[in-house]
Amino acid sequence: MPGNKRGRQKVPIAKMEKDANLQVTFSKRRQGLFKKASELCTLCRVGMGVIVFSPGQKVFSFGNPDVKSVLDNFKNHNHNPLLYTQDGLNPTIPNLNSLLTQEMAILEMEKKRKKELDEIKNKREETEKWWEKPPNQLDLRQNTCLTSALENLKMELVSQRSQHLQAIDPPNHYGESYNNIVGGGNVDLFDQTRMFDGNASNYNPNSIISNHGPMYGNNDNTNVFEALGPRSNLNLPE
Amino acid sequence: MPGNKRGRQKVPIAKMEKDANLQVTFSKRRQGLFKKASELCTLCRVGMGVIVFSPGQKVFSFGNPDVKSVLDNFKNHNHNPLLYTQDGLNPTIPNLNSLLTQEMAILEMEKKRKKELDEIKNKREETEKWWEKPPNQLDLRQNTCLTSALENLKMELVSQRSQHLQAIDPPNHYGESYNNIVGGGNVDLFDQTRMFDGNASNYNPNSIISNHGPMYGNNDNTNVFEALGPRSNLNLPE
DNA sequence: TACTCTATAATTAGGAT
DNA sequence: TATCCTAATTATAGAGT
Repeated sequence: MPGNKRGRQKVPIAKMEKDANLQVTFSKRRQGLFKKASELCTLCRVGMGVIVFSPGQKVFSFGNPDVKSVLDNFKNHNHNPLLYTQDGLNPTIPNLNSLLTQEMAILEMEKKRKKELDEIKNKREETEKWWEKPPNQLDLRQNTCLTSALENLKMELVSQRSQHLQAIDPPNHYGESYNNIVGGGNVDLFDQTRMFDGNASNYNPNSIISNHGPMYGNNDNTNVFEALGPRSNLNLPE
Repeated sequence: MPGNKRGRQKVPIAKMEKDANLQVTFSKRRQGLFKKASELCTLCRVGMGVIVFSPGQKVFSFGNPDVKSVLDNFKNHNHNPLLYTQDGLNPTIPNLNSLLTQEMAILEMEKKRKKELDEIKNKREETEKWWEKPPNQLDLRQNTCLTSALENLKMELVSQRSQHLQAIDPPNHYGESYNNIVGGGNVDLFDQTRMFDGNASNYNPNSIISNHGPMYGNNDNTNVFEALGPRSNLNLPE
């Protein structure tokens, strides 16, 4: 045991010249690599596969959970030749057509994704709209605006009702019918499935339409709730 | 930049618990693994392939000369991929634990996916609810129900308005104010696969690639729209 | 070929940015 | 999220067994 203990020496990452050391180095580093791979699998619970051909053309492999399932998974994931060229060194354009198709597919998916995100964002924004608050949480201006909107809605409903009733009864039945309805005391009118349950994050604002058309417009597509949003042209008390 | 520089800490090789660091650790160690792989390739001139699935199910891979040829080679060498295991020499049954963990992860993701789809479905169903249609598309029964609901809502709003106005004016202003209002109202997924095709000597890490109370109740949480849904206990004309 | 030993090179956890 | 930074942990070259 000579006193010459040099310890680890720096080694240039280039092809090793001495074949004698090569085998040793390969063995050591292969072990190290597999250990690293194993640690990564354990720490992060990910699947992976490693395949190594030794200088002597033996095959060593590591797999979590096993090489086969990793390879199967890889095939499934690998729909996009754009990212995986044949030789990996000289990326070639496989086929312009399929390339474009793939790009389009990716774009399409990204659009979809963006749409989803926008919807989520809108959801959040809509939960903050004042007209969706309980009446006793509205200020005077908001109450006024909403009251007015509801009144207008009611007028349209009454008008529609009138048309319905005219079809089956003399016109003079209208008032009576209306009063019956209003006086009918249908107190608990609420459908629990579509409302706040106290947990704002569960609230689905899409159950309430919030596009705003002109209240008195003749647009047949006017949604019954379209008047409920704040109007910039309102002349209301502040 | 406190003097508190703890430096590297020892980390037990075990599943990281819901750690925000997991992603970081994965990224760092994945890079390290690929670098080691690259070095081994360079030093010993051997072919190898590494495929890693990230926690987010992305795919990262390294190949020398490229993944495809490694896989082809592997198939030729290996007519029964199942037999190649961790050390490539001693076929063992893949780790049951990690196998189960992966199955669980997949299950979890499928559950999530189902949830998302259900939400989308619900959204669609809700947009088809009749009370969101334009008034002229409602039938008599629906019109009646909605009219009643709106009337109730209006009453609550009026009540709230009354409280607002009492705070600033004599009570007799209520009617006037209300009339003014009514008259004045205008009123994917795409999995991004990354890959490092290794020209081993040139490893480049960047190349990888109300509750409801009754309508007139005093529940402070009553939402203004809570009365708009259909009720099964309504006694309305059919 | 695969160990051990040792000194040192290399990796990387945690923190800050 | 992806860096950079630091310090401590790990990996490993070289030599011997």
